[in-house]
Amino acid sequence: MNSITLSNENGLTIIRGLTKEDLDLDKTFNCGQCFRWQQIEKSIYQGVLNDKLTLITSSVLENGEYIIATTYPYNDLQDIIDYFNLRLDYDELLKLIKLDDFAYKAVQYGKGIRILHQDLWETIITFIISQRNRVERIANSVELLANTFGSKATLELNNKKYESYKFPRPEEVYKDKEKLFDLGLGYRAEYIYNLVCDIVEKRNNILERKTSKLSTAELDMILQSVKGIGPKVSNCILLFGYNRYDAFPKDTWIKKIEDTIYGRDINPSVYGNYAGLIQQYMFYYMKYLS
DNA sequence: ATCCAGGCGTTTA
DNA sequence: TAAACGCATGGA
Repeated sequence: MNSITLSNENGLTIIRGLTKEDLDLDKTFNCGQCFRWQQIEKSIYQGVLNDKLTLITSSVLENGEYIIATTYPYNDLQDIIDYFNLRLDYDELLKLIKLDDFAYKAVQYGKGIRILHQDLWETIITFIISQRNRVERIANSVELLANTFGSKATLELNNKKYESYKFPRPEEVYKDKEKLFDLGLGYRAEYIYNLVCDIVEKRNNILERKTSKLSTAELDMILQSVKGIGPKVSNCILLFGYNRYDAFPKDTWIKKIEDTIYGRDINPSVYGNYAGLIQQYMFYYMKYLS
């Protein structure tokens, strides 16, 4: 990865120096780690990032240069860098990981995926909803939750108005139990409501542990003490919400890989401190193969 | 119609 | 400790 440069052009923030193998928006937004980025035009994604409605796009210039453009305010661009973790060089990282045959193929196929540093609370709720659920319905449910309880986020660009909803804070969901249970979330509504109450009434402080010094295993135990969070959901929250790259969610796809490819359980520790990244490549690759 | 989805909690042996 | 079982909902 080259050094990246940032500039402000026509009100957009431009990121140069990356390649599509450093950051591929299509792969990153569609590999199952996030559910609210919507493709509104051919290569334009709309989402809410740190409560700001954000458009982001990538394109290849005539000279072959690959650029990312975002409406995110230039002065706050550190947020974008953090969200995509752009200072982390995946190529250098992957050189240090000993990859077996399947993992190697998965990495090649998934080049361009980046693990996003997502909002912790949104990640917790999203992956509680994800259990025993389909990807499309997860996205619908998260969107519905935002549209029902969140406040508006708007953007005006080139005389066009864009509108979406911020993901609601616990306090906003807390206000209306009836409405929450009326969103078609099934048995997950109760898990969410219990957690919302515990947080608002200060019996649970997991949101204050975003930058905790605790080990991943210790955080895992704390997460799993929440009703509705088991090992798989916990590891997704650790990976996508707490930026713990050693977390390795074992879902149905990984189990399928264990059964059909390896014929044994995968031991995440063979992939080192960034096993979670390898997990994401494997997940994405196995879905493609099936 | 029956089955199943980025699992989990509870019960049973 | 592990295996079996029920679970809300909606799409195929």
